Amino acid sequence: MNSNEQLELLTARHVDLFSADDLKKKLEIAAKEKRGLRIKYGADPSAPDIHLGHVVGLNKLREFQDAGHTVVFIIGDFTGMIGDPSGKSATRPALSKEQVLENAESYKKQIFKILDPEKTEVRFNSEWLGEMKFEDVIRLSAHVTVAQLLARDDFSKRYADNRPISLVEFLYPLVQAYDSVMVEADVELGGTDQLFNLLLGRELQKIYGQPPQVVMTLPLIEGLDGVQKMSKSLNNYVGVNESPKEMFGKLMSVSDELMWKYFLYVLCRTPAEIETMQANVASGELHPKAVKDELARCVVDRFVGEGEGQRASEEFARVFAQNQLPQDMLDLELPAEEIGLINLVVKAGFAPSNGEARRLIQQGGVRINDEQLTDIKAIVTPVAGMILKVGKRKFARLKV
RNA sequence: GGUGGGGUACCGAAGCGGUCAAACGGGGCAGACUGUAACUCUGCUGGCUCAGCCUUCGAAGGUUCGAAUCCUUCCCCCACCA
Repeated sequence: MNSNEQLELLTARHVDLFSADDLKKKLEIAAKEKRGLRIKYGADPSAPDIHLGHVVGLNKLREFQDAGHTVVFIIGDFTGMIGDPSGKSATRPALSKEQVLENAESYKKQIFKILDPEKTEVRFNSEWLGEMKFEDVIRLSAHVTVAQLLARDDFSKRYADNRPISLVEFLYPLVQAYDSVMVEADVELGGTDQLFNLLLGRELQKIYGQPPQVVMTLPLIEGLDGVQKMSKSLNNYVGVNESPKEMFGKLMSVSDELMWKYFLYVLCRTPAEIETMQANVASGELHPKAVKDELARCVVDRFVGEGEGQRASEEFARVFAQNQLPQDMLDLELPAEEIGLINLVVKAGFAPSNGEARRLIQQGGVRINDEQLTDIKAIVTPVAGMILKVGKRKFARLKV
């Protein structure tokens, strides 16, 4: 693959690129010197579940790897241990060393479902940040002005609204930029929300006498709700480590509109194929549900294993289309004595409190052997094989 | 250091002596409709031995027949001025 072809492949599906020229030059130099570029990608160690949102970036990294480049995957353990007091609803907790290491291990397992371990360098930023003296930090800060930092969208808004901005938050972009210096990144990838931080990396590298990294931003995909970006804290994600059943179910509940985006960025189909499908759906030839099923199968195949998608699809059809019982469900062992329905629902773990169980029953969400029970005072005599169903997707088989 | 504004349920936000387990919105859950879509509609959304009771409105005390609401002390947050 020559550098022009590479450029074309590598710059597909991005949002912003600073700049295409720089990238082209870097690719040419790399080709001439027969070495790969160093592609940096930073990860926050506080949420160790890789989900489809991350996959967008990981896929791009993989493309770089396939073109012969090296990925420098940075785990922000140093910053993770300090935490993030930011105004975001949930204050990011400071993690212990053990948690960080544990999360890092879990990260590795997941990212190598996509990345090539041979061409990946995993680094912890505590490696260099932990060494810094306060003096070094001050010297580093001297390179950036408050006005520069206030230029970041989210800061300027908050500043204008008189909402707090912690000094730590001010420092984080700088830290991230410094990481680029330390690993001598040629290219850094990130979500569109990272644009500012990534660009600061360029500035800082120049100051440190390095050629500035190329910055590429990738889209943030919406989570299952279709509105907010996919994230663990909003619990609207599809994780690559989830069970096929969950993965499949979550994907099937996504809106039709959103499914195309997932298709495109999870790389299940080429843009051309997607367009064809879209046209066929528009003309009524193709049912959107079939498309979604294909998407869900593809994702499960990719992250769980070949053939698993098909199995998940069949299982899904059995349970939800044909209204049959799932293959495997929770086995609930009970003594053979009468038990209140409320109690039963709680025992099965389908409601956190009796009050919640009561509500579920009153609202018609509870069935035994497919018979809706709405009497909160109902008493059940457990019989082996009896099926308790709560809501649409919670099943348990009783054992006595 | 000074001044002012705050801390209410998962989140945002009303309430400012009884009618407050606390309006409203978001989120979540359940139901109807469906393709477990989306949209829409309806209901629920502190706990319990549930027509009753118990514990909640930053914390601890106090006033009162009665407090999320008043007083005292304390803790925490924010802005502005310096």
